[in-house]
Amino acid sequence: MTYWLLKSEPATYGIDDLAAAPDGTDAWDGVRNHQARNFLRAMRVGDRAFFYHSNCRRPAVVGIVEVVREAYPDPTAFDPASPYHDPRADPRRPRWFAVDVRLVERLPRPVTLAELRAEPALEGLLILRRGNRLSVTPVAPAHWAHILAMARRPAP
DNA sequence: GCCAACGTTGGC
DNA sequence: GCCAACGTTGGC
Repeated sequence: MTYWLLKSEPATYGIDDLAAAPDGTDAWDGVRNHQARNFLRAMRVGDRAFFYHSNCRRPAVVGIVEVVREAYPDPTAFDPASPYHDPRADPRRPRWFAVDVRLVERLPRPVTLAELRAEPALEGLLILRRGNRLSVTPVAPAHWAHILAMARRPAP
């Protein structure tokens, strides 16, 4: 079992959108970076991931999702109407993949990026690395537990 | 294969 | 809006 962190811009697709989907389940698609794609393909049913809001007023970890379907060819890559359409995508040799995730819970409170940065215990968390832009990253079990503990404490 | 130009991401 | 950090593109 591996823990992950999934990044999304709330203006495009936020935790409210996932909550509004049937069964709180939806495709995590549109990933167009090879390294992130490789992480997506390593996700297994039952793995859990933090839902992280990026590129917004208060970037923060806001919830927990569970992988309910492992990687399959990303349909948006083949859809000319999709903003994620890849003209070079070949259905016989898929390059891009999606997984399905289900919303497990919202955190008791959002844990902001500023808080994460202030925690020495989170040294090495990939999202905190300078210049990191990957939308899918693994999270060490100790980091996972630490962030959960932060979410249960009052906001600083 | 090199690398400059350009586009995107995303925090601030 | 600014800008650093990357990724991609395309000429050579």
